[in-house]
Amino acid sequence: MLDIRFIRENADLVQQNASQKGYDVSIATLLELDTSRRELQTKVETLRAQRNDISSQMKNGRPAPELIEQGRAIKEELTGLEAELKEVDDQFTDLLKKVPNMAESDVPVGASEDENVVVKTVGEKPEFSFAPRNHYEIADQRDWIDKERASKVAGSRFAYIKGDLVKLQMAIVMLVMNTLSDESVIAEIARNAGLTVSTKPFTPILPPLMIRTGLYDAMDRLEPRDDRYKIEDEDLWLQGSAEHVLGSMYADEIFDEAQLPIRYLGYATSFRREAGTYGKDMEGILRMHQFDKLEMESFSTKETSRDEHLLFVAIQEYLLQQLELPYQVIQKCTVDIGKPNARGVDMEAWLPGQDKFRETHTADYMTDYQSRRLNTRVRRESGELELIHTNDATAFALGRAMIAVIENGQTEDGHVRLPKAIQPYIAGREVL
RNA sequence: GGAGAGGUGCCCGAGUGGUUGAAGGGAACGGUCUUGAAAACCGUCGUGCCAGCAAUGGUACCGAGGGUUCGAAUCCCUCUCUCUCCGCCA
Repeated sequence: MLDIRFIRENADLVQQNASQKGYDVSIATLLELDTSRRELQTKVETLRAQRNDISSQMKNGRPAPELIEQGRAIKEELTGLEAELKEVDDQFTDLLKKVPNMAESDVPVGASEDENVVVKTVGEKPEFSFAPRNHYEIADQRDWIDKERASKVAGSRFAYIKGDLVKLQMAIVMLVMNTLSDESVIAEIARNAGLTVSTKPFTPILPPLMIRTGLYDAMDRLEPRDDRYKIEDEDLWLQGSAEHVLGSMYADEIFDEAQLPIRYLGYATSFRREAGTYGKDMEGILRMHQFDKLEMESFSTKETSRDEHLLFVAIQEYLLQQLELPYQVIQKCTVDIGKPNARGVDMEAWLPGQDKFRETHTADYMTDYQSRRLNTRVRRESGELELIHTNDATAFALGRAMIAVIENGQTEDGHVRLPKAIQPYIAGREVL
């Protein structure tokens, strides 16, 4: 959620930003509601002041009858006004929640994802002396993926992952865990990216996979609800990303500045209904209702959060390079970065089997948009309280990471050459 | 799932209808004292919102939401979380 004071002072900018991000909100209407809300609030508070004044005049439990009468009259008037205020305030809040975060000035303005900008392309696409196959053809041949039985048991977009593919996933998980919890690696990545940020390593974390409605909404990740799984009879949803359960974990808490940044590397199964994607990406495990993901999340001060975002992007590149995958870095345009984002970067790994780059990573820079509703704050060394900034970014979505490893490392006979960095985590094997 | 006990400020902890935003203690911060430190003593020490250039004023908040009352941290209802015991269970 944005700060209403910022909106009051920058109404035109906020309106323009909302339009550029593709959100149909009327800032003028919001400001009208804000005005009447404040007028009502003044009236209500004046009446309350009178009421408090009257009750403070009463002593020894023997209030004067005429004062009680006055109090009664104020109470009646208040009841109506308070209801009116609540009504206006609810409308105001609903509308305020719909206003997207301000995009940073370097975010390209664009009306569709076609206007995302390829910042750079890294790595050599592998050359094959045969027609490269897609990951599913290989996985099927190797008996690594069983979707038919998964479909019997759970429906479409589920899979049993089997055999060496499971070992590969675990190997990637351990590689990333070890890499990102090593301060010297973080320092190296930051240095190579020209960033002067904290070198604090990530703390591995296994979060709950469910989240309450209120916090999900405060994260600005509940909508569209059609894409979320609701737990029947509970005030709970299955999380769609570890970001949801990590970003919300310090709601209503106050950090000391010295604790920041706080960096977590979460490993969690994510759940998505993929509503509206029927028939899309049906082959293999590219788009599933359930997938495991390594996710970075951090809490930092407003001065360091943008570099934190850039560090996350640098880490993503580092990890892709560790897996020897060719990739593109995409700076997403206004319409594609997302409502709570100030900036958003995607990584797309090269998939020879599809002959195209496909999204494997996202880095989200949220500034204080999430923390305003989460009420996650930091006490600065000056003693001041302020909202913290949140960042999240994919370390690896394991399904897609394995797709990329399989397709890029494939051999003609259906084996997979493994990236060097992975080999120590999978019994030293060079080929799967 | 059953029974019970509780959720008060950074922490502990008092407070069962009327100047209680909240006693007391601790922590923290500032000061006095000291060569320095400790101790002792003095002082400061919540957050949101509204108004205001500001000083400041108003209002709300004692798990959440409703209700009773002239007046609620205190009474009632619902929900929620924590703890203890029993049951079940990886």
